[in-house]
Amino acid sequence: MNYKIKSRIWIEADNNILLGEGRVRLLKAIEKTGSLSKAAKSLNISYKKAWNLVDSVNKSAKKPVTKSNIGGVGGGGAKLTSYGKDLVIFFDEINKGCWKYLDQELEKIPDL
Amino acid sequence: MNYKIKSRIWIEADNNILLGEGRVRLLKAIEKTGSLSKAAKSLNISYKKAWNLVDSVNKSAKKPVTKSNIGGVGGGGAKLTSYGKDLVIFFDEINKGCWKYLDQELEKIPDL
DNA sequence: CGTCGTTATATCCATACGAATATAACGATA
DNA sequence: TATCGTTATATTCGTATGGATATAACGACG
Repeated sequence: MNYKIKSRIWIEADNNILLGEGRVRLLKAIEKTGSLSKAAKSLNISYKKAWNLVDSVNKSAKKPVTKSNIGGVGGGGAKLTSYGKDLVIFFDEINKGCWKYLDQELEKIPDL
Repeated sequence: MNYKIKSRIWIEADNNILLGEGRVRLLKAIEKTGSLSKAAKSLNISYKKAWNLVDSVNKSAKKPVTKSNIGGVGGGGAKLTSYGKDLVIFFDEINKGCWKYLDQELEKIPDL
């Protein structure tokens, strides 16, 4: 029986969630696919859920995180702003650092 | 608009959760009140939920975390084993350290 | 100007989760 | 042996969350 320590981190702006693991995963998928609907499909979540998440992210952020186009060739699409890309990078770094810290701490407990 | 970073950590044993924030809160309440039902009341959770949590903790742990007595004067009660007390202390320390780490990291982001 | 695939939005429904409730078993004590 | 408050357990019910579905608006392009 091997114990693992896990975590979820998120950033809040007065009770609204700005970023969490799911939101960052979605932002990455948008960056990769260039479309919210394709991003949702690739993550196996409903378009509705994806749309709500992105909407919430943008409402919580000081500057736009995504930029979307409706209509046009291909129907439109969505992509990250450079601010959005920075947020993803920051979040990932903090998250990885957190995992590392926690693993170190768990090691210190001898007789768990 | 002030951003805060939050976290939840938990310890798993092959897909079963051993400890999380809620479980630790409950264990502390058991320690304080000497009874599972009183602990549940003090935390405003149902007895059922509390019982399920404690049951899950004990099933995931290598050694008993709580010790309960049925019947007798006062009807019985529950308390932590010394192993259980140790777990609570370990968890709290790691959790506090995690918060500290995350707050430090968030500070480093200048233009969030 | 018709086509196309996307964004944006509303509505309905199933499912899971917790709250509430009920009750049996228990054992120290008076 | 009757009492008491607790542990342990099952069952029912309401609600909230997400999934599925439908549809309007949009704009670049052939």
